[in-house]
Order: sequence, then structure tokens, then C-alpha cells
Amino acid sequence: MPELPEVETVKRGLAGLLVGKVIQNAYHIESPKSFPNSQVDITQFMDGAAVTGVRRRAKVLLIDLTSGYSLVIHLKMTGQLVFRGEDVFGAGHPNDSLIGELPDRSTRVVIKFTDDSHLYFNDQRKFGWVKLLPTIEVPNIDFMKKVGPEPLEADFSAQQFADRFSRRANTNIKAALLDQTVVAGVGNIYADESLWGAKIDPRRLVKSLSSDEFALLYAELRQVMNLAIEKGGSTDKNYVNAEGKRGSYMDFARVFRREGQACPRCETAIIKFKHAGRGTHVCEQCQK
DNA sequence: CACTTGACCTGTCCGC
DNA sequence: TGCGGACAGGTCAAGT
Repeated sequence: MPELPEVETVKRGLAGLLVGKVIQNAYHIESPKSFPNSQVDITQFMDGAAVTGVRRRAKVLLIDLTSGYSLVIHLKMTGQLVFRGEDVFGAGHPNDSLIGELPDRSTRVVIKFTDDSHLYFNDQRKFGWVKLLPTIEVPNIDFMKKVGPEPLEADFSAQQFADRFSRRANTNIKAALLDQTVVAGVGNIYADESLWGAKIDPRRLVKSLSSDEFALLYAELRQVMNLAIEKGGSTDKNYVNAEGKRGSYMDFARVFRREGQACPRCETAIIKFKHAGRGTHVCEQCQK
């Protein structure tokens, strides 16, 4: 579930918690695929290194270290990055985290800092990963070379947005929105939400959309993602922020996971069906 | 190259 | 209550 707004929320949380901390050591728990680097590299380039910054590109998190290496992290569907330390969960602090004692049975990677605080990478389904790479090589990995522009950047225009879709002219608009090489960071939740906002049926072919419809979809996508960041993301099942707390965008969702409920615009019941390989939520009255 | 489908995993929920 | 199957959805490999 983590899409751009969720990863951005984690990024902001971690930036405030990790920068300046020095790593004591790092290890995986019974899931080498989750942390595929060699133990030699992990020891050499992590132990004793300090965190200089936390960045996000598309749905990928980057934690930069003084060793010249960066942790490149993808949460995929069920990944969580939860920080635990005295400053957040000291005596007397209310603990409203969704997550209990850590590590738990979904913990795959543990990073221990010299002040005895910890960063836990949890991932129930083991699709996500933490990779250690030289910072200067990060832009050269396949994903970074192929991924499309950041949709929330100030200089990303409606015209650029529309132009990006030319490569997917013959597919449907929902599949194209989910294609990370078209625009970065859109996943199932915000695809459905923005298509509802723009009154576009997800099954429409890209080439059938007018320039006005692209302009509307651009505006709706940016609005819905900005609102989601403001609400700390969407917690459907697994997603939590860097402190283990849920996001509240689902309280504001108009169609996602609202099958059977009334469309906020026209009161018609929202329907759900499988499309582009995903659960898809639509108001068939509004979305044409 | 454009496009679609299946695989990767595990926990949960639904119907029998 | 047990059990099989569907489902969840980000990305990539392999298929047409």
C-alpha cells in the first residue's frame, strides 16, 4: 500500500529522527532477501557511519550515510520502517503505535544506533527490500533510470503530465497511471481516487482522453496526493509511519474501499471490480 | 516496442 | 471447527 504520500510521510518522520545518528550495527532476521548485501559490505560501510539525510524518489526511500553509501529501501506492499528510541518512547510518553514490541515476527532488518535506538524494517510478505549501494550509483540503477517525473514537483506541468502518456496510448488510463515510468509514485489507492475526482472511467483508453480530461486528472492527482500527505497517508491494513502510527487519509477517501457506499457527488452506490489486475473502485454514474 | 499476465509472499477472510 | 481458495497490491520477468 505504500504509495508516494505514505513513503513521503515515512521520509519526513525518519529525517527528523535519524539524521546525525551513528550506526552501531545492522543485520537481517531469517530473511536474507530483505537485506541482500554481503555482511562484509554491511559491516564496512554501515558500522560507525552517521546518517546525513533521508530522501525519497518515487516510492523508494534513501538513507544517506557518511561512508558514501546509501540505504535504498522499497516497502512494496507491507513494508514498514519503525523507529524506536528513548526520545520517542521514553517513560511517560503515551505509546499509541499500532506496532507492539519490536522486533516482532515480521521484522526482517534491524539497524542499531550507538545511542541504543533502533530502526526496524518489518515486512509481512517479504516483497520489500533494503539495499546498501554507493550513493553516487543510486541514479544509475535500472529503476531510477526508468522511473517517471515526480508529480508533486512545482515545475511539473499539466502539459508535461499529458505528454508522458503518449507511450501508453493504447492501454487503459488506470494501467497507465500505475506505470511508474509514466509518472512516479501512483499506486492503486490514488489512481482510483484521482480518476473519481476527474470523473474518468478507469477502463477508458489513454488515447480517448481529451486534453481537458488530462488537465483535470493532473489537478486531481496532485490535490489528492497533497491531501494524503497532509493526513499522514492511508492506513488500510499495514501501513504505519516512522513512529508506528497510522495515517488517516482513508477517512477522506471517496471511492477506495467504499464499495456499496454512496458516491459523495451523486449518491450512486460505488462498485468494485477487477481491472488492470487490481481491485478498482468506480462511481459508474459520475465516471464516464 | 507495446501490452498483459503471472510470480513473488503471508495473513486474513469467506464459503462449504 | 477445519480447510481450500480468493484476495490484498508494487514491481519485474516472461509471455504474446
